[in-house]
Amino acid sequence: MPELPEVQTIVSELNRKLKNKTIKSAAVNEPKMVSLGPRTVSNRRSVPARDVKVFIGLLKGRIILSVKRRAKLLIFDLSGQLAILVHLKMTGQFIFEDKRLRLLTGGKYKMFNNPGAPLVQLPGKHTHVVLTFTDGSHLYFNDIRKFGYMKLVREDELGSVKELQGYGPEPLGKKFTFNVFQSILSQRPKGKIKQVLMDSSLVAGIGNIYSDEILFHAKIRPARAVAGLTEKDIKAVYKYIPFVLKKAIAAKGSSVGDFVRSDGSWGQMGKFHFVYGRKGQPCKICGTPIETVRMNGRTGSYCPSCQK
DNA sequence: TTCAATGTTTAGAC
DNA sequence: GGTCTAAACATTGA
Repeated sequence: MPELPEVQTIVSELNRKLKNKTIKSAAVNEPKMVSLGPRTVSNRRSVPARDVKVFIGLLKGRIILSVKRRAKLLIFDLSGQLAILVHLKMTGQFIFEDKRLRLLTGGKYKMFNNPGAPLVQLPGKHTHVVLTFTDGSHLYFNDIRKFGYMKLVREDELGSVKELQGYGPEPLGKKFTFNVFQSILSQRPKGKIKQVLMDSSLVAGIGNIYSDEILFHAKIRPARAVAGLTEKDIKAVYKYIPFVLKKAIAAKGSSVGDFVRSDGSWGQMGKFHFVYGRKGQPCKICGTPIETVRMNGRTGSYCPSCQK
């Protein structure tokens, strides 16, 4: 899954393809991947068949007005005061297909295609929801690990639905000023800087990859405690958050080669990684082998020479 | 066979 | 409440 830059890329692509399309029908192959209303997504094992029926029934005939993003959550704005919230988690993926092209976004590309390889039949083994539009095109929602979900809500529930609450500011938004960042950090003085950056209730949308990359640029090790950072350190982190995220969006994300256009082109950001996924490989700046540190079940990668 | 993987949530310990 | 850890969710692939 995608972090903020990948989700943003997916949102842009889907918006282009899906805007003003009318849903002719919806099919749900895995009931636990869909839910309704303000209820939480925990305990999704037993989604009543009735809910699935309602989900399908409500989608029929809706027009997709736009696709938006909050943190790593996608929001499909539909006609009839409805919206679909979609979280892709680690391996969620959308594939849009019409007569002319197939567009893959997110997830693990190996699931379906390598560039240049013949297209695989859809829906596939891991296709959980299919939207069919009146023009004959399709949107497939795939997820190998099934951590993701689609949740149909009324527009008036958007303000109260649990999934949209408790997010910190968007790191590319106007409200994310240096003062705001400082006060966020002051809430977690004992926290490790990488974990604070990845905490979506503090700053929205930064995950494992980009927290590593941001801290590399800022020359700060991931496990450093917030309280031990100087003002200069904090300024560097603040500076490189938008720097790294914007660069990744410009490269169309694809942190781990998970984005393929119909022509087989790839998101390019993976080429620009300095530390993520480069354990043991030489630092691109100084040649020192990249090391890792385990924190809360996540791996942080850093250069022991460049980062202090 | 064992481990780690782009994320989030929850439970338990101190 | 703060903070930290592990586990759960499920599958793949190295």
